[in-house]
Parts: sequence; C-alpha cells; structure tokens
Amino acid sequence: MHTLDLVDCPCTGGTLDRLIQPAILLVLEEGPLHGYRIAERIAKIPGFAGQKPDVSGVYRFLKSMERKGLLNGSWNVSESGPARKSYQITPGGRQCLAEWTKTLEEYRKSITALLRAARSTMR
Amino acid sequence: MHTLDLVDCPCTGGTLDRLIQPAILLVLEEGPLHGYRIAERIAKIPGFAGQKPDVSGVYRFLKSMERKGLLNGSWNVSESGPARKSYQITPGGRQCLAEWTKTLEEYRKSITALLRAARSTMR
DNA sequence: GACACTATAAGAGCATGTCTGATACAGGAT
DNA sequence: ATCCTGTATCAGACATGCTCTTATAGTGTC
Repeated sequence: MHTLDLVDCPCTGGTLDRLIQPAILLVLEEGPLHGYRIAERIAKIPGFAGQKPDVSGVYRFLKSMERKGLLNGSWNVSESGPARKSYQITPGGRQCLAEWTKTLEEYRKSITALLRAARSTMR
Repeated sequence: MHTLDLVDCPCTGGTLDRLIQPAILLVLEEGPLHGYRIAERIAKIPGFAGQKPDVSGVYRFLKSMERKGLLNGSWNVSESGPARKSYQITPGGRQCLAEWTKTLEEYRKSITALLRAARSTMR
C-alpha cells in the first residue's frame, strides 16, 4: 500500500495564517517599532512557536496599514546602521484591533465547532 | 471627529475562512453527497451561523480534492432533475481529515494566545 | 575580501474567497 | 406560454494574503 503524500496539502497548515495583521497591531500597542523588530516580537508571542513571520509580508502589511490610517510611519535616520521606518499605532488602529478581537473570538468558535464535530464523527 | 471606515478592513473577518476543505471532508465522512447538498450541510455545522459557503468555491475544491485522491466522484444520471456528481471520501481523505484536526488544534492555540495577549495589553 | 546578520522593499507565483454569468431542470404564479 | 424562484454544476475574473526570490545597503567578524 502506498501512503498519500500530504506534504503540500493544506491540511498540514501551510496556508492557514491570516493572523499577521492583528499581531502587528498588538505588538505596536506596546510601543512604536520598526519592521524587522516587529517580526521578531511576533515570533515571541506564545502560540507562534518562535517562528518569525516572513518579513517581506510584514513590510507589505505595514505599508497598506499606514495607507489605511491604522499606523503612522516615520523615518529614523539614525547615526549608525541603515535607516529604519518606525511605526506607531493610531486611534483607528486601536479601533481595528478591538474589532479583530471580536472577529477572532467568532472564528475560534467556528474552529471549535468543527473540531467537536470531527471528533464525534471520526469514531 | 471622523470615524474610520472599517467595513472593508480584514478585522471584520471577511478574509478569515479557510475552513471549507476540512468541512467538506467532515461532511463526506458521514456519507457520500453531491456539491450543493455539501454546501447546505456545512451551513448546518454549529459555528457557521447557518451560512452556506459560496457553492462556486465548493465545486472548485471538490474537483481539486478529487485530483489529489482525497475524494472519489461519480455521476448520478438520475431519472428526474439534472445530473449530480456524488463524492465519497477515500482512505487518503480520512488521513487528511485527521491531519486537519491536528492543524486546527494548533491554529486555535495561536488564536487563543493572540486573544490573551490582546486582552492583557489593551487595558 | 568573504560571510553573516540586520533592514527595507519590489516582484512573481500560489491558494483561497467572492462575484458574475452560463447552462439546465422543476414547480408555481401571472 | 412566460416569468420567477429554487435546485444544480461549473468557468472566468478579480482581490486578498502568504511565500519565495531578488535587490539594495550598512555593520561586524573572521
């Protein structure tokens, strides 16, 4: 019998994130920070398994979130090292984060319901 | 003061699904069914708020999941009504569903951690 | 000088979700 | 008979989000 190759299957979780934006808002709620540090900080949130999210994606989200008015960005031309763009959360960003928590709670309910149904069906 | 328009913002949950594939597998675990009925059955899972998923997407997933060997499809040329394609879960599909439950449990942990962090930060 | 690490960012490609439209059958209302 | 609604399958197009690759550039180490 030959085993199915599920390495590239979404069931292994490769396509299941979508938490970067609320994570960014959450990290910036603690204080202004620049892209690279934000990615490192997200990795330290328990449940993210120490995994730094793709920084490329983080930069893209920072840009789009600044465009939407959720963040304010400002360039720090430091004396040493490359220029860093520091982001700060806005009142709109805080509002968005509050909305995110409601949405994530709903979402967690759906997942819990699915898991419960799976457990009762699969035996 | 002008309020931010968060209608199209992902924080309202519009971009946060990704549960259709495990839901399909779960429904088919109960017995073979065709696309339209699968969508209706998914809507009845508690936590999906009675909302039928986009049937167009369901059909697309059924096709791709059949290609991967997770499902077997067969046409029912019924005496009345249009032809229906009935799908049945395969052993590979069961394996995939088992993997999905592990993945979703991990995912739920991440969301829980995010929510906990948000609650402690936002006060 | 080569290499690793930090830092920002654009581009391409893929998965997923949604919307629109095409096709077709069935039943009821006008 | 014609229209409308509901059932049923499916393709095309578009937007969003994630990943991978690549480019640029400064810093520190060997």
